[in-house]
Amino acid sequence: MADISIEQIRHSMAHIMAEAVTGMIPGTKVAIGPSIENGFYYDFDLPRPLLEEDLEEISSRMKDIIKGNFSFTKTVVSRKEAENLFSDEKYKLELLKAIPLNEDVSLYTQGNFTDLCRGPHVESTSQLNAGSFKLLSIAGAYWRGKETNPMLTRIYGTAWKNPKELRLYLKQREEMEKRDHRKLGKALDLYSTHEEAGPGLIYWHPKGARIRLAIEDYWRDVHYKNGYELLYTPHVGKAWLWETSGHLGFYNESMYSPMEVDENDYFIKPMNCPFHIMIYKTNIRSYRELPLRWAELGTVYRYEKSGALHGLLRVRGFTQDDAHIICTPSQVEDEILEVLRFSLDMWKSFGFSDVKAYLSTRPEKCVGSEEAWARATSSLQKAIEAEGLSYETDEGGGAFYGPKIDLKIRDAIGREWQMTTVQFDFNLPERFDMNFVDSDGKEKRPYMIHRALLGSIERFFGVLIEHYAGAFPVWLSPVQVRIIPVAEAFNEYGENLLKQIRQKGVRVEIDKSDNRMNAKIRNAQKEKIPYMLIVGEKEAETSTVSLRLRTGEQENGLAVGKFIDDTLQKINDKVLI
RNA sequence: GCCAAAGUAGCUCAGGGGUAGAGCAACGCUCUCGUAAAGCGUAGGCCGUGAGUUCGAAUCUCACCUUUGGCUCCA
Repeated sequence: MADISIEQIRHSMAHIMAEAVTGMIPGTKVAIGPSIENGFYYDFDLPRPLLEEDLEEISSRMKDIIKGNFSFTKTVVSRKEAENLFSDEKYKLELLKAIPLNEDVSLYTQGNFTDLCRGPHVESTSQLNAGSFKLLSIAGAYWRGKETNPMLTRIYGTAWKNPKELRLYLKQREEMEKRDHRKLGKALDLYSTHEEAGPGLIYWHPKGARIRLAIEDYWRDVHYKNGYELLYTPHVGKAWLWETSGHLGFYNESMYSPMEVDENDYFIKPMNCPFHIMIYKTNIRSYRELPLRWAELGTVYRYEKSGALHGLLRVRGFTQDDAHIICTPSQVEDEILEVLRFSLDMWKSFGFSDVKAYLSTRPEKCVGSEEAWARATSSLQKAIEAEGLSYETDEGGGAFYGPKIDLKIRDAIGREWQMTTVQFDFNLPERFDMNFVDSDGKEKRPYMIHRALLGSIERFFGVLIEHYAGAFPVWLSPVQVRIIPVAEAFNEYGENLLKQIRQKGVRVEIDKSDNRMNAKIRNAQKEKIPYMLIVGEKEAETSTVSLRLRTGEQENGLAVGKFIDDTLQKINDKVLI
């Protein structure tokens, strides 16, 4: 028996599900059903809506089919035969037409179900395990992924080699649910959204704001240290600005409707770049002042379809950690290298060290000379290679205005998130007629690079919550220290401590509730506060604290001064705890 | 925007054509406590919004809003 791949198992499961569904609901038309990461799906055109309860019956029918020991048989047929066979299946006919003429048309049959399919499959359902799959959800999906096509009903399932692997996967899903930033955001009182006040708009609560401030303070600090200047620009701009930039032409769908001021249309900004360019153009620029590196935590608003909104990860108003680098062509290579190095450095500080690059190159329709594209693309590639990053190239995947690098970071449970983007722009310098005077006295066009390292503060915050499961490193924790007097009598000593520690700039609180100490500890644990200071008679008498970490470790009889010094050191070193 | 499901107290959830339920949180009182929940009590809701069916709607129907899972799109 040949080795069975997990893809074969999943793909075969999809066929079995299709057999179950077509057997259960007459009149069902089948579309496509591939294996995917972790499982499979199949798209159906159903005569009636599918209910959650239906999944149970489909599931049990699938189990019966698997236990029936049916073999998967492949037959190669002529196009004519296939057309006759699928005369009732319009989606299959469409797929059939798409098969290149020099390729065989093959069918796979198991039990009562025959599908147009390239394969491969398992040899028999006996090679599958009825206990190693689970149907997960029902979803709508456009036929062939096109918005204008009819919507089909998709059933997602997960399938594995054996029940143990299935259990492991389901457990991992539970872990993901526990880390869900929307749950933790509420439980830890970090942020909220409000349907009455507008969906997709984020309200940062005091604790969320503490974290954001810690991120932003660090961000500003390292930007200055890396040779950037910081800008502040307006939130709205007149139509002229967006006409000139071209956004009203190619980005209109994502922009909010204009507001009228003194008979002029003003648009709320979906991007910061035109504003930075306005500043650039306040002066004649010499080659001597380039490169300019201008950064801004710029809040932008973009219209997102209602169904696309998702917690902090997909919102309608967000703050980009944006910057524009304006430089001469000869400076490009160094600049890109620096941006990449800077970015990796920043990711490391936040606890992400697994980073992968994606290079997108020149598409068919684009602006800018071929030479400029080549130069830009090669500088991107060189930078990736110099940093030793593994990367993939998306040929022709760049925007019309320039090539780009995107960085994806891997989180604590192995998921990839697209965050950093470094993009060339050959469009805006033209449109805004940006110039600099070169050493030969002639006016020349500068290169412009957009870059966002964290991407957006909101999305980054969401990823950060999930990465740390809410237990942030000390330097980011909204409350770094919670003082827990064992009884009311020691509140005063606790208050003294509070003042001393707060004085040093540490985020500290005292729990003066009439809870017992155990309950106070429990509450602090649930809030994932890194340091708990338990203080009672012993500590008050000796000017010490009993330190409890959220990991459960403890160190008793610690001198107050030493605790403060150690804590400051840990905050400074950005250690986890 | 599209397909499907959901919305009940601050939070997590039960109930379901005939006076609205629990736990936690909040508030009050008692206890003054040593490393993950002390005890008792009080208050809290137009059952997402609007219309309809009905003697009567949180419950049934429709529309809308929002959320969730997808599709499309993307920082």
